[in-house]
Amino acid sequence: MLRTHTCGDLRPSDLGKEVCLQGWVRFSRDHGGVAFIDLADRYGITQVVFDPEATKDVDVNALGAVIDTFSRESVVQVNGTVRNRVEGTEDERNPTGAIEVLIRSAKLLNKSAIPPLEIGDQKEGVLPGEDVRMKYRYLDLRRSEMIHAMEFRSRFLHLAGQYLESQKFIEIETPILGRSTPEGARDFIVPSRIHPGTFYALTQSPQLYKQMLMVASMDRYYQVARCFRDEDSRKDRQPEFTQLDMEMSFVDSKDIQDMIEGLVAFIWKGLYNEDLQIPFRRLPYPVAMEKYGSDKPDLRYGLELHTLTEVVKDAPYNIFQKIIANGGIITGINIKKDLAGDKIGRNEVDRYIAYVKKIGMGGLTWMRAKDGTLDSNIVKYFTPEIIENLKKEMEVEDGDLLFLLAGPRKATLEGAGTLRRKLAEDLDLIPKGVHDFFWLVDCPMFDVDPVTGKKDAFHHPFVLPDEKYEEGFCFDLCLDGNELGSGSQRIHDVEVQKEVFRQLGMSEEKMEEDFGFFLRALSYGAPPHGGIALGIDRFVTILLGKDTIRDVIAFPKNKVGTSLLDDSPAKVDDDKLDELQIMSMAIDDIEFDEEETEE
RNA sequence: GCCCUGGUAGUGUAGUGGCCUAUCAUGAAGCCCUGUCGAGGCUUCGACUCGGAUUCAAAUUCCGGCCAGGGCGCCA
Repeated sequence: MLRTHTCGDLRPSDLGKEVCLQGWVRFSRDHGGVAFIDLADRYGITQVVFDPEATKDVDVNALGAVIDTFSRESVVQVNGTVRNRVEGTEDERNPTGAIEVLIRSAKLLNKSAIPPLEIGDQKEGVLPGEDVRMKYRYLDLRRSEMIHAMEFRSRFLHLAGQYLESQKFIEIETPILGRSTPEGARDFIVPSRIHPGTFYALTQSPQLYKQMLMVASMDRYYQVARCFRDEDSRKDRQPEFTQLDMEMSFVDSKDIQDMIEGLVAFIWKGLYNEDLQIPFRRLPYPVAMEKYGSDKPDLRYGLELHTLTEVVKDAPYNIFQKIIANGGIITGINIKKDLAGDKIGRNEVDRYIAYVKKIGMGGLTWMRAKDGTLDSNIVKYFTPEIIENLKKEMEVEDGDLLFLLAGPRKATLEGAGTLRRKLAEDLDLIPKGVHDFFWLVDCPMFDVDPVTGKKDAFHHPFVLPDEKYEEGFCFDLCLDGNELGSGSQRIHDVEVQKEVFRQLGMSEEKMEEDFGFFLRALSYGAPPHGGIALGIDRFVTILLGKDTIRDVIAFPKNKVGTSLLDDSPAKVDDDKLDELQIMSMAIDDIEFDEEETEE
């Protein structure tokens, strides 16, 4: 290897060494006689200097001519001597900033085209738009911020593997080409050449495989698993994503949670050298909905919801009466005076009223606490007793601003949760650099459509239900208002599994067709088991304080599932389609035929 | 499928009907400069997403398309 050091290595202790560096030309500064180049690689930046006065023993004209070819972002090699910088010109921001390399010989390894973006650490707002960054992702990834994200992610996964191996987990790779299943997300479909007309599906998660690994006595399994779902993207959702997938035999929910807490604490220690507080809090699902209007609330700030249905139920206020009569609820948020509740003016209140209407709420009732009582257009419907109870329930003091929402239970709680989040953002209540884990527990087994009565699995259909098939033994790991992963005890009794399928409205035939292989597996001594999968992209995104999952994925897709880098998805040659016996019915492809027939 | 926001030199921007032959920065090309570090100085180059409409006049207003982002639906 020609390279003796990376661009982040050299220190004053290396003074006088003959070194060879290879890297990219980040910035160069030619002073006419002496010229400086910031040579960069993944590890750092080292200043290399062309100094003709100091290198009279070499052919400086020839050397200068080579250095003239060192355009921005070209890869070059320099050989030279480590020396101190001129006194007073050291750069303390850079770990290599006390030294420089005096160039004695240099070589252009490969010229760079003129880069479409600037790669040096960006000043605020100078970063190009995301489409440019994606098209030239390999250049975007040269930025130290992206390098750091990739290194951090790598360290995260390495620590996870290290811990799980120490706990007797074995890593097993499950198939990516699997069977399309009826429920859940839309599948990405892969045509089979050998069996025309049949298709694999890219696995949405290794769920069934890992459960069958438990049947296979593997006892403890993990995998850094790529998962695929053909649904629309969001800033925290990509068509392909990575889960740290785990499954354990002979465990209950607490065993799984303990394991994850140990894992996360180990990773934390490795990443930050800090002891993470475990165990995490448990928050029952009904409480989460009631107090925060979300199944993954951010617990780092207050603004809790207060259910006020009981308090105001006797007030002769038509809107509330009607809603309560229909089984609806009234819930409220107290924006305390010291959270700037008294600084939200009438105009801003109107903006919040418009906001809640935009998110599908009927409206927003508001009142201000003033002179020991409440001030609002609906207070006239409230008896002194109701006002007192309301103040007590919401812990009201003068200067507080109260927002009330009313309507059907679930929608109103969720709407209030959305409003809570919006208020926290607007009032800047979300602390930075602070993280808060908790377990969401006590989830229902099914979501029941209030109109049709049709059941959907709340979590997924393999969760072990209680005897009444009402609650499931499942739990979500949540962090700062995000769901990091879902875990559960699984069904190991084939009859229970069939009953869950039945309750979901699946016929015996469909059950056999889609899940026969799995039911058969359960029937051969499936052990009690359970597991969890953590969304790595989201986890790393949150820890790095990034805005989008795309910033921790090397080559992400955009909003509409295309890769701006390689322009996938793309058409394939007709002979490939012929071989698969597939014909495109896309409108563009059909129009071609119509033109022919018109002639 | 739907809603919202945006699209000006390679990149980031200014620009609210005529003052636009379009601002500034950065970049690129060339020249000057021996201690800079996102070096500096001088010169030059380079752009209104596309189509239609309104108007004497459109980067600017309106309609539609395309592209990008945020959200709803969807994501068991």
